[in-house]
Amino acid sequence: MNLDSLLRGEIEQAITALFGKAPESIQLQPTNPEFEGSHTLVCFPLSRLSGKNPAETATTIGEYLVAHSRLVARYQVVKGFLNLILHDHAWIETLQSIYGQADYGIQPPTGEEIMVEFSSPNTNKPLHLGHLRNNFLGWSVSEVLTANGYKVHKVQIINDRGIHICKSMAAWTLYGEGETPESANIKGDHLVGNYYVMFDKAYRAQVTALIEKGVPEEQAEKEAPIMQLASEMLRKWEDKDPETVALWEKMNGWVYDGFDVTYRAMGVSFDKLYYESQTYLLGREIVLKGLEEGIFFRKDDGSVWVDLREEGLDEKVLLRADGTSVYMTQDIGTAVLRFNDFPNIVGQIYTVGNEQEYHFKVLFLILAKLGYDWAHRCYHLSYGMVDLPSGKMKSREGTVVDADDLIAEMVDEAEKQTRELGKVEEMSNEEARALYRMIGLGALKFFLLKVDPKKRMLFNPNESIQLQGFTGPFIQYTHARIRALLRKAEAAGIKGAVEGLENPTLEAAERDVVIVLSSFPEKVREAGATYSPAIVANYVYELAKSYNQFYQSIPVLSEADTARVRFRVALSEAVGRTIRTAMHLLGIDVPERM
RNA sequence: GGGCUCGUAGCUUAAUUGAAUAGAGCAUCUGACUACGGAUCAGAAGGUUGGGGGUUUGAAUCCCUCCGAGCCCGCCA
Repeated sequence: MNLDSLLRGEIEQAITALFGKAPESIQLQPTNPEFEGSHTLVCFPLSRLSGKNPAETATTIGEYLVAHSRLVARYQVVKGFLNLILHDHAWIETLQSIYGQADYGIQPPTGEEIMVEFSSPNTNKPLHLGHLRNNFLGWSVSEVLTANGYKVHKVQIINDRGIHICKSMAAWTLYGEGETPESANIKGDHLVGNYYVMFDKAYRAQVTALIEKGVPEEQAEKEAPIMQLASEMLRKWEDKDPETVALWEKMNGWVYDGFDVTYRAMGVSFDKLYYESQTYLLGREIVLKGLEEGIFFRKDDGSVWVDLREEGLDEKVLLRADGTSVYMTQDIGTAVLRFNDFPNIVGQIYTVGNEQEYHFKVLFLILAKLGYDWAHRCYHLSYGMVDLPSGKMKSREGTVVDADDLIAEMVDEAEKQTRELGKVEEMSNEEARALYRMIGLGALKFFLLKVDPKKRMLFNPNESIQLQGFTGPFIQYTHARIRALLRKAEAAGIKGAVEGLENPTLEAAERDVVIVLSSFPEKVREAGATYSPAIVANYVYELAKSYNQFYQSIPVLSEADTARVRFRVALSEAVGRTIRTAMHLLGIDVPERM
C-alpha cells in the first residue's frame, strides 16, 4: 500500500464521516512548490456535498484529518485548496519501503502477453532519422509495457518486395558492373540506397528526354526504359524467375547486413522478423471468407469491398478486380498470422507514423467486423514526423539525415566534450570508447523521446548535440556522481540505512527528493497506459534535478550524525537505482563514471 | 470537396480526464561555500497560451468562429 492510496482512503473516510456521504471522486494533486505541503485536495467540487463554501469545506476536512489521520501533521487552506503537510515519519517510511525494493517501480508479470511492432523499413535504402524516432519509441514502449507486467514480443515487418527494391535492382544491373559492399567498401544498405538514387536520377532524365520528344508526361513516365526494366523485374519476381529472385536475395542480403550494424549501434533487437515477401499473399482467403459471410461485398467488376459508411468512413477496396491483394489485405493477413503465431497475446501495438492513421483505423474496424475479439486491443502508436530546421526531410533533395551518420556524429561530440572536461585520463581506450557511445546515444535517445510521441517534432542538430540542461547526459552525470559518492561511502565503511534517526525530521531538500521518488510507480503506470516514454523522460529529469538540489545544499558524508549520514546514503542509493531503472525504460544506459 | 492533427517565452518544449501566480531547458545577464565530481547549483529577465466570442466558481485544456501549418481520403505500399 503506497502513501497516495493510504491518504486517499483517509480523506474519503473523513469526508464520509463529516458530510454523511462518500465523495464521487477525490481530486488529489501535487502541491504547487510555492506552498508548503505535498498533497493538495481540491475542495471546489466538495462544497455541494458539505453545503459550505470551498474554503470552509477545506478547513473542516483539514481539522478532521489532523485529529484523526496518522499521516497528516498540518494543513493550510488557500482558497478552495487544502494543502496537506504530512508527518516526516510518513516520508521516512516511504523511503524505507522504496529502499527495500531492488526493482522499485517495476510490476511483477501479470501473465498477459502483448506484441509491439516497430522499425519495419523498406529494403531499398538505409535507415534515417525518422526510423530512429520509430525504433527508440517502439523499444521504449516495449520496456515500459514490460515494467507494467506484460510479456512483450518485439517484431517488425520488413518490406522486402515490391517496386522499390526492383528499382535498386534495375539500376545495379545497368550501372553496377558487379559492385558489392566488399568491393566498394560501403555498408550494404548504403550501397543499395545509392542505386536507388541512381535509378531516380536516370529515370527522371529519361522522362524529361521523352517529354522533349513530344511524348505526353503520363506516357513518358511509363515508357522510360529504366522503369520498364524495374516493372519487368517485379513481374519476373512474382513469377519466381530464378535469376531475378537470386539478384533480389543478394541485394536484400546486403541491406540486412547493413541494418544489423545499425540496429546494433542503436541498441535495439527483435524477437521475430516478418517478411512481406512471405506474408503478402495472406489475407486473401480471410477476405473471401468474409465475403461469403456477407461482411464484405463484391462490385460488378469483381472487386471486393468493405462498407464502413456506418462507421463514418467510406468504402474501401480489399481485393482488386483481378483478384489480387492490396496493402490492407496484407495487413489483415499479417495480423491474423501473428495471433496464430503468438496465441496468448492480448493485442498488438503498431509503431507507425501518423500519416497512416486512417489506414489503421480502417484495419482495426475490419478486424472487428471479422469477429476477432482482439481487434479492440490493437493500437496504432502513431508518432509525428521529425522535421529539420530547413523543413521536411526529402530523400530526393538529399536532405535526409542518415541514421549511421547521426549516431557517429553524436558519439564524436560526446568524445570531444568528455576529453575537454578531462574526465577520461584514468580510463582504458576501450572503457572510454564505450563511454562516448553511451553518452552520445543517450543524448540522441533522450532528445527524441522526451517529446510527446504524437507531436511532430523539430530536430535541430545543434541542440540535440547539447549535453547540458534537459538532456540524457545531465541525468547520466547525476547517476555517475551518485555512484562516486557511494563508492566513497563504501570505502569508508558506511552503509545506507533508513532507520535509527534520533530526530525523525527531514530537511526540505531531503523531503522533496522523497516526494519525487514516491511518484515513480504511478509514472510508469501512466506511461504504459498512454504508450508515452516522454512521461518517463520528464520524470527522470525531475528526479535528477531534485536530487542535484539536495546534493548542492546538504552534505552527505561529512555530517557528524552517523544515522543521518546513513539515511542520506540510502536516499542517494535509492535515487541512483531509480534513475538507472527509468533510463533503462528509455533504452539508455547510465555510467559509473563520466 | 470530406476527415484528422497541431499553434504555449527569441528557440525547443511541459501542463490537454477543467483548478492556485502557465513549469522547464537552450540562448542572454548576475552569482556559488577550506562538503562529497562545476556535464552542477542559486538568481534575473523573458508569456494578452495564434485572434475573437461562448460555457464555468475556475479555461492553454471544453464549444463556436476566423487566421496559420501539416497529414489523410489510390484497384500504390
